[in-house]
Amino acid sequence: MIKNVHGNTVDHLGEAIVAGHYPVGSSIPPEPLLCAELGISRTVVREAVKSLIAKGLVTTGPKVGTRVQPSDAWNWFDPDVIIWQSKVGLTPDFLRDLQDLRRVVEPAAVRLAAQRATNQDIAEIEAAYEGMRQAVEEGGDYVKYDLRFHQGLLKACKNRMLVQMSKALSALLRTSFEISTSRKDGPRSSLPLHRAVLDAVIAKQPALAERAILVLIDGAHEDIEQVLATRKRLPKLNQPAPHLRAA
Amino acid sequence: MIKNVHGNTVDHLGEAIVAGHYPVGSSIPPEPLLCAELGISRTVVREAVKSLIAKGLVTTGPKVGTRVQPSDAWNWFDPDVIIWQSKVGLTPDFLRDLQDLRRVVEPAAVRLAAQRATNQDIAEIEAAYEGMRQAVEEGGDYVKYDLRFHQGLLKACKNRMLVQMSKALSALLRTSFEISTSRKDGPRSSLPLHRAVLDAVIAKQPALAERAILVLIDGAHEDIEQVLATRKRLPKLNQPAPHLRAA
DNA sequence: TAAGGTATTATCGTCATACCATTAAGACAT
DNA sequence: ATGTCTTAATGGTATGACGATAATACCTTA
Repeated sequence: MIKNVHGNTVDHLGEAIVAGHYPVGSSIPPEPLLCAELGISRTVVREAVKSLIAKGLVTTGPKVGTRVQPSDAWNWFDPDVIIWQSKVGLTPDFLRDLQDLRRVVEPAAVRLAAQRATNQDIAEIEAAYEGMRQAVEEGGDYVKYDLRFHQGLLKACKNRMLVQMSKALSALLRTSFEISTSRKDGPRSSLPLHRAVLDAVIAKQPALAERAILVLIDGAHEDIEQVLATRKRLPKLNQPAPHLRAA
Repeated sequence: MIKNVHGNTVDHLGEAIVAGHYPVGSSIPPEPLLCAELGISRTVVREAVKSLIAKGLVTTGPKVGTRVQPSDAWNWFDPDVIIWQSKVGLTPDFLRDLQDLRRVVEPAAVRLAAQRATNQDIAEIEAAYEGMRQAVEEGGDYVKYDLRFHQGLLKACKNRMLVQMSKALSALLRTSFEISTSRKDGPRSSLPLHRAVLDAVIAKQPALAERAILVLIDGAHEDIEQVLATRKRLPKLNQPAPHLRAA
């Protein structure tokens, strides 16, 4: 897990900010303090901060320090930001935003996919579907192939921006899939729904494909709503090990 | 125009990369060279490169140098990346991607807006509309208020990710608006269409709002297609033909 | 000659230090 | 009470050194 000082520092600070350890609008510890606390040089701190600026998490200025930006200034499609938010805990707000996004993007995306998918694309999605089927019948990592299935659809749109969204969505999808997988017969019952989507794409029938995926999405939506109603905050992953290099 | 060394350097390098001056997959000049060429210290170069890494444009490693990533690894929703691409020239591919995005996002977004817009949101959109009306009747910056109108709609969704997309879309919208504005009576004829959207949002009629904005979008789509058909690459800028990805 | 291991080297990664530039805040004078 | 000035804190820039790493060249050996 040890990569390099810079990467660790960016992750450390980014995660802390996303977690809300530093109040929005106020400053994080000044450079010398961070150097001391993390046991790193100022160079590293400054380069890490530059990365955070590039992701929209903070702004800097002489005398004002490094200030945390409000969350709607963050680059929410940045993979790192998504990961940090996921690690910190999928708040209801965040899940709702992502669920909105999914309802907005996926139907339109499969419509495009049904028009533009190449044989190559379809082969990949078909392979993912096969993985799902096998997972249901013989056991295996269902979620993994489910993710691959949906990302294959986004990729088939031939649109770089939609592809990027698929990366952002994957955080939601993973959670969503894990929830529905945990329900009895979740995978077995959703398998034919996936088949319907894929068939519609192969047949190049956009409207049909859109209707088919809406069924899938709404099913997932219900599952998530149900879970949100019970527990207020979802997963809580490992707490960041003190950032220092062990050796 | 002169802000600070860091910002200028990031812009310079980012724009050059987006413009295709450095072939994808190979390295940009090593740090010492950049220092000499740009007349800056290594500190600045390194911090600028860190920013580019954060935006997904490059990767680095000892001995391998700073390599340009393929364009589908870039953070296409990063405001800077969008700006650089816009400055470098709106390629047909880029415009098509954005146009796709607009068709995907805006209809769904106004649907959400019709459900969630607060009085505050509506007041802002109304103000933007008023600006457009005034621009038509008494002269003024029509495009400016047109942009504000559409961004107000996105903002009313109360979704951070959709808001961020509005920033990305603004590059397309500006171009699109400028095109239709240049057409005879463009603004005057599109004004009632905007009114229809706004009315539907105020009346909280999602389906109606969606249909209304589709009319707007498709009109813009035709305008853009027409322009794309005549000139193959939109605005000016430096000559080097990026090893195209023609469709 | 061919294969494989070793030495070289180019390049980024990290650290340390110094000085400059900018700005917010408080002191001071009006 | 207001406006101006001083100043201290903080980020911005520059320089130099050394470490780490991976591509390349080279040299040994079969």
